[in-house]
Amino acid sequence: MEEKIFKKFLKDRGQRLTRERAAILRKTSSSQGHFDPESLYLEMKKKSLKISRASVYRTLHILCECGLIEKVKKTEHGTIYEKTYGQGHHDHMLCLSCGEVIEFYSEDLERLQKDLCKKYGFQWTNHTLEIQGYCKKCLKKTG
Amino acid sequence: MEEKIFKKFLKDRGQRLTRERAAILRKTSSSQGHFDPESLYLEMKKKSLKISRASVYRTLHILCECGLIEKVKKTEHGTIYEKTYGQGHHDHMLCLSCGEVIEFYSEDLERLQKDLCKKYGFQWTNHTLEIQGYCKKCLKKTG
DNA sequence: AATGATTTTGAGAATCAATCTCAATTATTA
DNA sequence: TAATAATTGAGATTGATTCTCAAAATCATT
Repeated sequence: MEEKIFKKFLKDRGQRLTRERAAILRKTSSSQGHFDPESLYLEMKKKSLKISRASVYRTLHILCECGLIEKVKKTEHGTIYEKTYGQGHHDHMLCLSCGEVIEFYSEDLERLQKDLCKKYGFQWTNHTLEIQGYCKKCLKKTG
Repeated sequence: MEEKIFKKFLKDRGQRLTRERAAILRKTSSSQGHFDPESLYLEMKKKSLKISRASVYRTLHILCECGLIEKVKKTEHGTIYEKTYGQGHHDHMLCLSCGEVIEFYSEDLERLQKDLCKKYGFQWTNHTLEIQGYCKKCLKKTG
């Protein structure tokens, strides 16, 4: 399904769905959660799919424009992406130590935001909430 | 006032309030809105305050730990900071039509987030919430 | 004020993610 | 199949940030 969308998107711009692009799309589609370009590149290499860093970066860029994935955030460890196709809305906690991203969703939080918008006469379309701090694992490590 | 806070913070860690650090603090304190390390460095140079990039970066790092400034966001063009001393915490609504930024604060929202962190074993340090949509004025215009 | 210990600075090197270059390769079209 | 156009990969480049380390500044003690 994603492949069909991607192919159409490319075609409309006179671009081609190559072996490499398809491979990257497959990888991102099958990913649960988040990924970054470098890890994705290394994983593909390990599975002896031959691909270059340049192609990974280039293709992720296109997938963003296409709307199948999204930049979540730029960190010291690189840019974090997530697939958006078929994913419900959620917010993020970001660990400042290891860069791990925790997804969460709270109905209360959503409702509260909508109430606040009403109060300000603001028509909500969407939002991004990111809580920064330290994850369980890192807290255990450093005490 | 900020200088007193900074000095105490440094002293408690066996560090010194040097000429360079004081100059950077003065610059960040007097800034309205946002700034980035490179611009700050260049501005100081233009005013013939001699300072190195290394010191700018190092000092901004310390000022963050001290809580006088905060990283707002990493972009392709570098990290954006803002001073936080004397600025209450707030979140933003961003109008997609006219670009207006509405600042707001909700105690309930803050509490709810802290509760969520507890639930995930996540140690909260801070957060950024941006609600995107359309402001009152723009809604009136376009109906 | 001199001594010695400690911290800080700056210039440039190093790092690291991301982008760019361009010749070779691959896919598409006529 | 030839001509045309898009894509790839290896490595060079960029740009922000961090690191190195000798020289300079600061502090505490006499």
